[in-house]
This record gives sequence, structure tokens and C-alpha cells, in this order.
Amino acid sequence: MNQLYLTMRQDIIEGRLQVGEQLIETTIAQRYQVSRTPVREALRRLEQDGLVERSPRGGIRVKVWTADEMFDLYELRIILESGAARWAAERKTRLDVIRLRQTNEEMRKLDPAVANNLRDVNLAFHEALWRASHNAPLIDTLGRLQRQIMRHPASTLKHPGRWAAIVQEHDRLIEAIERGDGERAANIAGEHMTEARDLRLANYLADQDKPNLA
Amino acid sequence: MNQLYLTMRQDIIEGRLQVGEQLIETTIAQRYQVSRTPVREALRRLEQDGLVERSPRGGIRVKVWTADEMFDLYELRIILESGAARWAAERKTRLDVIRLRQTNEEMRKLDPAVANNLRDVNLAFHEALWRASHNAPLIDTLGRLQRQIMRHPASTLKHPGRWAAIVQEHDRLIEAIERGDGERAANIAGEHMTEARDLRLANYLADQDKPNLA
DNA sequence: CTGTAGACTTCTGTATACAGTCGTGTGCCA
DNA sequence: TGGCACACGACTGTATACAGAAGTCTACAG
Repeated sequence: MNQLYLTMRQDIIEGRLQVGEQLIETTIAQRYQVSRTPVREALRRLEQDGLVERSPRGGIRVKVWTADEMFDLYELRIILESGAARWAAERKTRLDVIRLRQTNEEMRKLDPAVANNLRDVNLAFHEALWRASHNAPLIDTLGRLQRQIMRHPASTLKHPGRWAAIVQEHDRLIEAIERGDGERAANIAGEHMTEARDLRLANYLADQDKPNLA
Repeated sequence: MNQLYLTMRQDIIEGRLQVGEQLIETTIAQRYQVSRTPVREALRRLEQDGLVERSPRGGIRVKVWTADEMFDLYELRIILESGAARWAAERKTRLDVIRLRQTNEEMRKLDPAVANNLRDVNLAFHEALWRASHNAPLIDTLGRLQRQIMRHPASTLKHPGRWAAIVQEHDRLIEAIERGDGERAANIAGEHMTEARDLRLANYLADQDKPNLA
């Protein structure tokens, strides 16, 4: 919908708008060659996305996440992905299963050493999972969360052996969903996200000293 | 912050803006005696709150919830409240426990037959619980969800015996949290919300024929 | 040298005007 | 009489101008 909103969101996610940067409406307007009106709208939406925040002094800045906050985001995501998996097992359609399979097969074909779309295709799998839950507010919430988490480089996918492990876990998850075993699906999804959290946080803590990556 | 946003949100929650009503910017602007600019901002924020939605034709309407969607909202809330209770048990401070106790004692003192602030004080208890989880994204998400659910009259609190039962369940929940028993706290909270869901949906379905309440 | 007051600068909030798009209705032609 | 085209109207998206709040800097006085 809003072109500027999408552009700015991408610019934040991909780091072109620096963390902590003061976002002054007139400056942003000049930068993107539009007037203040669309800038305001974009900023409001980004604020509700949790990608920018108002400082007490009234200014708006690109949100800085501490390690603690990243941990909280992942904790939340763990229970939401578990829930999504459980409901997917209960509510899936045949089309949902096909979509999951197809996306995971795409993932299997990729060579993590050379592919540069690991994050996108992995996200596609999770979106397929969310969708299979057939719970709109849940899908919406997971999307929001994902955008906040995506603010950070997804280097964990390049860890040696990680990609293959992910594809295998996805296999097990699909199988549980197809069998309608909600409990097992929830467990697998929970463990899956817990591993992602631990890897990510190890990464994050290691990067704490390199300010430009944080 | 935004006065108009808050006013409109309240007007939607309390039914002064009718469900399904077409929200045309200029009309709203006249109605609230402001210009279109703040109206646009308020509408965008309400849209992200899920209180209004764009129809494919481009118009914005006050969102209509089907029984299925209400069910989904509650399903989501059940797992989030469970999560909040679990983390509260793990992360609570002494102040959190005091707050929970105090709010529940306030609830105990009320006579559900005559009090007209049942919803507010019950909400205060749950907010205290969320807060005790010390997980900001979770608190944020629960608040958003609550606003969507609040769109509907909370008549379930007036069911005979329901209020006393709620206070007792809260007692058990507080005790589990204080003991640090996350598993038990999560279970109690989950059951608590499940009961709320079932009562609410029974109510909701019974009201389906009375269009003005739906 | 330090504290306070006042003005200037800067930013956000709001109003309004203008442009573009989309749907609908009417009129004309086949 | 039916279909197509053109025009008008209504609504949203965008730009810009104006107002008000708040912070800062400087100057003057104690």
C-alpha cells in the first residue's frame, strides 16, 4: 500500500537507516523526495511495528534492541510458533501441506554456502506454517514479530550444518502436522525456535563490540 | 498521545461508531470538528490495531467480527496469557506480587450485581499479570489483543457466581506465581482464559440474532 | 563568574488546497 | 433496446502553509 512506508521499513531492516538515528520529519521528507505528510504516516506505522520509537524528548529514533529485548522477542516467538504448529496440525488443508512440502523442497535444493536468499525462503516456509494455522490474528502477530526480529542480520543460517538441520526439522514438523499430531508439532516447532534463539543470541552477544552491526 | 485516536478508539469500543460503518475521512473530520490530517493518522493507527479494516473497494469500515474470528482471538489470548503467567512466575519482583494481590483484593470487595467497573478492574488485574512477565513485546501484544476483544460487551462477568469464581482463580494464580511454579501458573491462566472464551462465545452466539449487539 | 530571562530557532501538530483515481450515471449511437 | 463512451462526482493521496510548543543560546544583571 504505502510505498514510502515499505521503503523505509526495508531501509531500517537492511540497515540503511542507522540504529539510533534521529528521524526528523523534514529531513526524511527531503531524503525521500516527498512531503512531510506521507513521512508522518510512515513513521506512525513504523512506530506501531516497533521498528522506531519516540524518545521522551519527543524525537523519533530507529529502535535499538538490547540483548534482553531480543531474548524477549524470541521467547514470544517460541510460544507463538508452537501455537501455530499445533493449530496447523488441527486445521490444515491438503493445500497447506503441499505448500509446506514444496517450500521445504526448495530449501533442500539450496546450497547455503552460495545462496543469498536463505532468509527469504526460510521465511516463506514459516509463513506457510502460520497460514496453515488458519488463525488470522496469530498470523498477523507473527508477521509483526518477524519484522522486528528481521532488523538484525540472519547470519545464523550460514552456520555450518545449520541449514541441513533446519530442513530436517521442517520435515519432521510437516510429518507431525500431516498426521494431525498437534502436541508433537508444537514441541518440534518450539525446539526449532529455541535453537534459533540460542544461535542468534550467541551471535548477537559476540557482535556487541562491533557497534555498526548491533 | 493522539487525542483523536484515543477518542475514536473509545467510540469504537463502546459502540458509538457502529460496526460496519463506512468511515469517510471528510465525514469523520466534520463529526469530530478537526481537519482530515489527524483523522488520517487516527484511522491508520486504528487499522493497525485491527479495529477498522480497509475493504477491497478502498473504503475503511469498523471491523465486524464473526464468531470464528472471536474464537481465534481467544485462542491466541489463551496461549499468550499462559505464557505471561509462566514468565511472571519466573521473573516476578516482590512489587509485582503486591500489585497482583492488591488488585485482586479490590475485585473481591466489589459486588458484581451493582458495580459498573467490573471490566476495568478485571483488566487491571490482567495488566498487572502481563507486567509481571517483564516481557515488553508480550505485554504490547496482549494489550493489542485486549483492545480487539474489548470491542464487545463484557456481560460474562455478570454471570451468577462468575465473579467469585474469577477472584478464586486469581488467588490460585497468584499463589503459583509467588511460589515460582511456572508450569502450574501457565495451566491456571490457560484454563481461566478458556472458561472466559467459552462463556463469551456462548453469549456471542446467543446474541447473533440481535444485530445491534453483535 | 554565575544565574536568569527573553528571543530565536527548530520541530511537531493541524488546516487546507490541489491532483489523481475510480466508480457511476447518463446520453448517444448502433 | 442495449452497449459503449465520456463526463462528472466523490474520495483518497500529497503538498504546503501556518500555529504552537519547547529547547537553546546569548546577554545582562547581580
